[in-house]
Amino acid sequence: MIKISRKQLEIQQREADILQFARRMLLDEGYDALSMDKLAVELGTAKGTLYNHFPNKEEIVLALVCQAMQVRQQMFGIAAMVSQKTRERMMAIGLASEHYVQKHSEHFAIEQFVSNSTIRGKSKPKRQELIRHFETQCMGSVSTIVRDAIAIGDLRLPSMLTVEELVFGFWSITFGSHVLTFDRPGLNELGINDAWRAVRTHGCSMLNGFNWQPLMTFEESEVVFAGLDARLKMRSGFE
Amino acid sequence: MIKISRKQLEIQQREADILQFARRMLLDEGYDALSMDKLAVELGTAKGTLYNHFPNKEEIVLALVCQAMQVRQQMFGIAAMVSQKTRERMMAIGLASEHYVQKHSEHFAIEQFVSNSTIRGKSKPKRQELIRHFETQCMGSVSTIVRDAIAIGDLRLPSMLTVEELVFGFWSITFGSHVLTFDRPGLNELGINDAWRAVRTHGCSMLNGFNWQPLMTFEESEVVFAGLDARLKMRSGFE
Amino acid sequence: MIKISRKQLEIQQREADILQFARRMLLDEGYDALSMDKLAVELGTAKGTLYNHFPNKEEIVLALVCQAMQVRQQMFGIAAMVSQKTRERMMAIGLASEHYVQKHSEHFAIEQFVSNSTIRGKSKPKRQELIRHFETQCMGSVSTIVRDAIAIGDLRLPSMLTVEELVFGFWSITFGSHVLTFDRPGLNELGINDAWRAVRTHGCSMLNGFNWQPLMTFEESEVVFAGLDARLKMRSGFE
Amino acid sequence: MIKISRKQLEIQQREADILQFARRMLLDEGYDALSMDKLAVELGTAKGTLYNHFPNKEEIVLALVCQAMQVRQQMFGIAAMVSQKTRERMMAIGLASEHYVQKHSEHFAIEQFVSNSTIRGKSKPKRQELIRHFETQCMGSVSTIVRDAIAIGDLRLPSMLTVEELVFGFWSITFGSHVLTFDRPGLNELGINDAWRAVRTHGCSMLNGFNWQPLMTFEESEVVFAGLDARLKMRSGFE
DNA sequence: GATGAATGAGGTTTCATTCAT
DNA sequence: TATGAATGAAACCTCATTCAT
Repeated sequence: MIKISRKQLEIQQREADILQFARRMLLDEGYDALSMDKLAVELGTAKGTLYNHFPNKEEIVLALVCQAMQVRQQMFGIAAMVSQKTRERMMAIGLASEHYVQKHSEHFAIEQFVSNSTIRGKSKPKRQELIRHFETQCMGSVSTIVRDAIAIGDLRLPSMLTVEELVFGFWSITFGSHVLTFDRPGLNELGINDAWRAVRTHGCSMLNGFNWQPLMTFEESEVVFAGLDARLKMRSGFE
Repeated sequence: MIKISRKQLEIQQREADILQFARRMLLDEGYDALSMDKLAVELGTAKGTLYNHFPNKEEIVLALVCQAMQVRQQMFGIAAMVSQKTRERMMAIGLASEHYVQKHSEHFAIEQFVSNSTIRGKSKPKRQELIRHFETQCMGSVSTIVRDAIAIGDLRLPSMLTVEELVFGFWSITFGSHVLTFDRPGLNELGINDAWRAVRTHGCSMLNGFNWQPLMTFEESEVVFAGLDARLKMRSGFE
Repeated sequence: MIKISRKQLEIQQREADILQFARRMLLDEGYDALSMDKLAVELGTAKGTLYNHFPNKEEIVLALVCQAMQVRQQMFGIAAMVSQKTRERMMAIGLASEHYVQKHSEHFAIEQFVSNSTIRGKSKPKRQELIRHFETQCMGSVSTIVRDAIAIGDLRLPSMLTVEELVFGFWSITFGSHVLTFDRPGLNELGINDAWRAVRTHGCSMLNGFNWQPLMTFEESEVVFAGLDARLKMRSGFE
Repeated sequence: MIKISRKQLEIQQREADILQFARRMLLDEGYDALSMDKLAVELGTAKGTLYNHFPNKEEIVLALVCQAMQVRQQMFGIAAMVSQKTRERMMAIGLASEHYVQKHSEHFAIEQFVSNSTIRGKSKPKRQELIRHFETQCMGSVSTIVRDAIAIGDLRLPSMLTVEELVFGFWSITFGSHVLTFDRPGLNELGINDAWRAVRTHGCSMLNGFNWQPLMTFEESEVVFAGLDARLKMRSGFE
């Protein structure tokens, strides 16, 4: 029994090694520069070994994407429970996303490959499902907060929006700003000095616009954000 | 003189042809599938000819990006002037972006290549400048509205935000939602039925949250959007 | 004793399984597509197991060739005894070959690998001997008929031919026509409608040319062939 | 004009070089050993160059097959005209085939690849047509003789055979014996000392069996063969 | 400016075989 | 005997780019 376990451990370790090196190459030099040849050389293994673990290059990338999405999902799950008040929980999600991008920027960067159709095309259905699973979970964490808010009376859902569409707005601004911040160089040359704080402010503005109780001034909002942030930072994954 | 001019015209025509075919290939089969070989074959010219016009593959892509950004910039310019009221001008920009993604989706898709570092790395400074120029112009169109609004008194700039950071928020939500809508398949399976309208609603919410005058209910906002839309549709580039 | 015997049975069974799957793959997708990897997967065993039974890939193929040749040899043996008359026995051999190609086409197809020098090169002497054995047996079945015919007086051996050279002619026309029929597509587009019957007719012509008694017209020959065929079909291996 | 011609000559020369080296490798080490990598090395060119001339490995092989078939076709064309008498013309075809296998054994060996389905599968329709063309031509050379013989009255076509089916018989025995002679080692250990002469004798037997005028004894036939052979040897391609 | 053959490094993937467990 | 991860050579093919004409 012990023997089997040891061998399996070795195998898992090797897969982890492969993924780790692959992640580094992907981040350092981009998708095109991720080559099975180099990967094998850097790992000090034979090329064939890689193919014993992953059927093709794309599956490696998607495995990395899955790792990344899992981290995000866990952080969202934690953030959604960091407070009792629905508005604060919503704000915490925003902070979680911010932390994710900042503290796990490698994961965030890799997460973006999910929308590369070439990669998606070659992957196995199981992997696709897994990805869809994480995506749904993340959506779910936020949707639940919205529904709670509506139930409690903190929020009234606009007649023209579904709960998910409301979530979509927050998803969009967070995702959009993070992508822009992440891969457009020279944002601050355009006059955008603290993109992160700006987004938090915009989030506050949106919540107020939806009349999400309790309403907050931007200044009050900053204080609350700071408090939530402090609480989050005590949780694993948030550094 | 005439001869030279004619020759230059021919050259311009050829460059336009190259770009057109390149755009099609890029859109149809993705960046990896854009090969100079195929491009030459489809154009019916020699590979060397391509290199007489563009120093490398990346420059072709960036030329396409520039074309795309120019279209966007023009649409933004028009939208910024479609109304007198600052809030409506702001809303018009959102509509312009929406139209851009919908009616010029090929441009929008290509625009995204701007953040591909491999491509950016190989491009000439001149191209970089041009891209920066369009980006600045787009920002500028919106910043001007914000400044006008502040000047007029329709808006009070939060103390923690610069004008550009305020614009950044709108940029983020628009960009983010459009990217998500564009390349995540199965968004409506998540319960997001009309992403476009959702984003307009969120925009309204943000404007209200910033107390941008005149405040509007979501319903009023929809009416105004409809009116602006009608006016924009009479302009070139908006169908 | 019993235990060993059972174990040996298991081993034989496994070898049979290997060969069966290998034959299928070889026939379905060709020699290049026969890979030890796939074979192991389809068998549900480990690759190493294959190597416990066969020292290399080529030996597997040659084992299949041997199986095929054994079937042919048995059919030849039966055919050689289906009649008393030497000429009819000769004709029966032709029919046997025809049946072999038609009813055991899989064996026939595999038999051709015997002349693949790559395969032959890697095989063990024992296998070579075995193959030579079957070949000699087949030759022998026919040579015996010829010798009997000469002894009886049905045939006079031309001075410039050995018995085996005479057999070689029949071997050639049978083998040649069967190979052509088997793997040249579109033979009937060339005007060859019933290659099988044509070959029987040619066989008759050759026998007449050698003055093999009793001489037959082509029409008589067809009747005799039909009779022999009926008798052969009652024998195992002839369906 | 001259310049163009020179360049085209160079290209043709290079293709000829490629084919020549490929033929050598194919013959020396078999199909599996023919690798584009090695070919490039031996030619002293870049791998890409090969692919500029031939889209894939299979096309190279088929080009060689075409060369081979062309040689055969020419030899058949000459043989068909070497005598006035139909029976002699038929015998001459047999001799031509014999010479082809003996004097152009490299071509003969390569010709066999035509029935490799892997190769055929990847080839372009044009090549397929060309191959079919040569095959039809060869058939045609012989069919014409048969038809002439029938017209003149040297031969009566058996009621159950088409002209092509009659040809098929001679094709089969020639092809079959040549293949057997060519790639079964140790034929003479089986008692087959002079396979070539044996086949000629069998051909004589078949012709007699069909009552093709003028009938000949095997001895007479040998004399005629010798005479035809002498005449053929004066023709190009027959050494 | 146009041509297109030549380049050659680089890509992904396959596969027969070995060997420690 | 069975296992299956590791091996690493070798396969085919692509592609951006150059350069002589």
